[in-house]
Amino acid sequence: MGWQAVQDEVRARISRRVWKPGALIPHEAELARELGCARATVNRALRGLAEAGLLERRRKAGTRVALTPFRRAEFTIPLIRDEIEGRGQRFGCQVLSRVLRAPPPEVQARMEVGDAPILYLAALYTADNAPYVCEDRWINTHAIPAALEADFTAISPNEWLVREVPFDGGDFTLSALAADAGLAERLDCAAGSGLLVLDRRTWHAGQVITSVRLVFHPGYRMHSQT
Amino acid sequence: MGWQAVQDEVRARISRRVWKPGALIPHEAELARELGCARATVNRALRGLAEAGLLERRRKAGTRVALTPFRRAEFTIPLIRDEIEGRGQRFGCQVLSRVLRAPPPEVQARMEVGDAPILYLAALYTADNAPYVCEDRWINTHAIPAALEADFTAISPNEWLVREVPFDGGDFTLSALAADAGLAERLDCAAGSGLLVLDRRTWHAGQVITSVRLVFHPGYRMHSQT
DNA sequence: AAGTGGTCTAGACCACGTC
DNA sequence: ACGTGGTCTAGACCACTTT
Repeated sequence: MGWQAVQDEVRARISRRVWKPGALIPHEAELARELGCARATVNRALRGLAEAGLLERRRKAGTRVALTPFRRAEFTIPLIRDEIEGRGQRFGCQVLSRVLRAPPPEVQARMEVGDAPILYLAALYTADNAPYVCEDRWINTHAIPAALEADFTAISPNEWLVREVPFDGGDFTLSALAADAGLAERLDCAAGSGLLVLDRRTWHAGQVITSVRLVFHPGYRMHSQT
Repeated sequence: MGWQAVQDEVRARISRRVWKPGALIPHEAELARELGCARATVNRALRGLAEAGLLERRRKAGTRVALTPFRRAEFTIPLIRDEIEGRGQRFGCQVLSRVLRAPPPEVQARMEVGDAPILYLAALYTADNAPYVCEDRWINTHAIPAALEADFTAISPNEWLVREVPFDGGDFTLSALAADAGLAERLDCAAGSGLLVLDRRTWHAGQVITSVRLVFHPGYRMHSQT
């Protein structure tokens, strides 16, 4: 029995309620004996199920079926171009603004920078010429002075940063917003529409490199399966 | 060197651009020799980094540094009670409605059921008496007739379902909505507020067991780190 | 055909947490 | 103290994919 087969068997036993939520299941050595494989194989299988949230494991205490499974959802942050072209639509991008500007207080806080001017870019991505998502990006030009000289009409800011700047982490925040007059015009939608907002920060060496806000067109959805 | 130390070393080399995005890194056997550990240990480390999206691995072709890392975000779907009490607020729940009702077309489609009446529940969760999130739930009482007799004032629908009903998967959709008059009243917010919406379906044996829509109060955020 | 990652094994020792 | 999962090893064979 390979580790995937072991996983399937364990999933089946949980699904059939042979092992009920909260119940202790046999320890690795016993399962290995019963299923006719090495303990390492069982370990691999059970570790995967624990990472997926289906099992809870503790040394000495053993392995239990989780009481509240399926509480994790992994969303893939889209590459906008791929997402649009993947549906057979024509991708477009307009850079609306590119200026050095003092960041507003909330951006100062998010980026942990002062009030000295940094690079601000606004762009609109379109699918078949219809507004798809608008992007407001701040680049920490104290940390990345080279960004001042980049030509963001020839290459998108995202691609330029990925290629030129090392980074080692980031974070995401999802929220919702009602379209104000400016957003309604940029996205060509009714003022007051509910819009999904994704804020992303990217880090390197303890500094925030860039902070981006994506505001999606009305009706946009993010989806995840488990 | 343990597998975590190997991971740290590889992360460091990527971060320092010793290995650049898109570049091939040494194969497992060579890394094992260089770092003084077994190949299985290197494999464990690199597999983890590949799952995290930092590396891309293919047999024979080798292992490359990903061109677009940090494109996955794992969100933990909150247990509302825990989320509220975890911030030191008082949790409350009011069941607003509990009726057998023919599901509207979009729910019929989402749940893959017909137009025969099924159980509908509406609830409002509060934090320190302030509306926090409102829940609209449909339960497939064709599949789970026992739900008809459950007392959802003594136990929340969620807890009852987790305890009584086996399930083996689900999916999530995140979107945004502008508060209409009804939602504005339920959530005690201004009409037109942008609201984050989480739709969740839960499956067992190929059937949709329950479909829930959570509409969060204005300002609610979901957060994820990588 | 050959090289790479993917997996499995048997055994060992360790780390942690419960008892 | 002891039982459990966590990890590591050395070696082996397999599966896939590119050349």
